[in-house]
Amino acid sequence: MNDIYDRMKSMVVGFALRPGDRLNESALSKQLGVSRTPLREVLNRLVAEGHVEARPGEGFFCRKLDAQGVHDLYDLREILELAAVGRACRNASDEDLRALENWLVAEGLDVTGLTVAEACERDETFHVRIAELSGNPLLVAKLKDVNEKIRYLRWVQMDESRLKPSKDGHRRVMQSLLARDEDAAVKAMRDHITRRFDQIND
Amino acid sequence: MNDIYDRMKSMVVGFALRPGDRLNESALSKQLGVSRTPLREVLNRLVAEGHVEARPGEGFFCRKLDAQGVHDLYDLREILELAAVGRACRNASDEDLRALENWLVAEGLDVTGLTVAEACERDETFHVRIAELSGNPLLVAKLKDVNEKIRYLRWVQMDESRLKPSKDGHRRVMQSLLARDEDAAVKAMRDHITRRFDQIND
DNA sequence: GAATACATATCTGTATACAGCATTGAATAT
DNA sequence: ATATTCAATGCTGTATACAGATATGTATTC
Repeated sequence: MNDIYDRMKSMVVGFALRPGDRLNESALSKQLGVSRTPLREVLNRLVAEGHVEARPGEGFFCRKLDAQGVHDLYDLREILELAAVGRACRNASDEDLRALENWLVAEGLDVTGLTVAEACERDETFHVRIAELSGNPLLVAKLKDVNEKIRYLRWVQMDESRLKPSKDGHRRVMQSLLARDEDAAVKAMRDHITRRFDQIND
Repeated sequence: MNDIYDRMKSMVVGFALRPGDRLNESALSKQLGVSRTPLREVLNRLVAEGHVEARPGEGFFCRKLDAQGVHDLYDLREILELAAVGRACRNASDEDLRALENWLVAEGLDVTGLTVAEACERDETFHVRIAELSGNPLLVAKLKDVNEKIRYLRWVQMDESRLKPSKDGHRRVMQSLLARDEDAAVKAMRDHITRRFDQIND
């Protein structure tokens, strides 16, 4: 059933099911090769996660987000990212920071030749790895959750902006982390995130 | 079924089901007067929310939290609360702030004669209302979620500390909000939250 | 032609049935 | 007495069945 969960989630996150769509349980269960019972259990998990909406008597619907909802998600993302980078600055071991820098130099910065989806994943990975250095697994989980809800939007945005600005942003964040300069790290991260969000609103 | 959800959740949150306990579906379904199907749907929602754990092949278990888990929850709570109070300072209308102050003076401060549970609820309400003034409903939802996971602990802690320190803490936060002094509000909230958490660790 | 009422079909929400796995307890061996 | 094997019970995970509600399409009326 975890299998069904993963497939359903990727369908929702990847917009294979469009926002607002009604989810036909019989059709989906046939498509996925299971009965409605485990499918509905999966759908209920997705409801609790905020990916799917359940209207009593009508069934399940793919969650629709308006401009306000998108803004709220980006706001929450900023909260989590800034908290994470600050904590990483305080709590990460020198070794972990070096490992992150090595990864960043080796495969995190240069995204030439990658598909948009791959470049987007690299970016997400860098941010998640910082969150992991915060020492708080809950923070990581919440950030991943937000990421899944805005992934498609970032995918679209990254396509338009040609992947340029993240390179410098990531470098600056990394340098502040290595210098253990918490204020600078938070500021660098805020600039980095804010710039990307402004681009979406253009 | 929302009914079953509420009842199950209150059982978990209120420790009627103890952490680590295996949940017997047949017994629970009889107790709640429904069949296993809707019960399992509810349990899957609680899994997604982090209240219940699902081990494949073994069933559902009440989530067990260790010292680290408690610390992580309080850390996340601080992140959300500080972000919320800062945003409330910037975004709340004068009218909303006055309404909150009126509520605080009328019934938020004086908890004499209340049960511990009631006093605990008043405290939670004050914090949630601030989060609501942030203008971000997602932030409110996440704070409520964390609250549910530490409610029982706060209940125990509040019992021991005799409800004293929150009074001044709330007043200070409220004054900073009214003065639109964001730094002071964040600082007041941090002191208020930190003091309470230190007490738990005694 | 538009709107309403009705009949049909489809879908949701829940109960039940069943196969397979996990756990428990007793019996046996060391 | 402790560890191990095995049988038997109980429980989970999934499929199916069914009742009630909802949506759809047709016929009828103004």
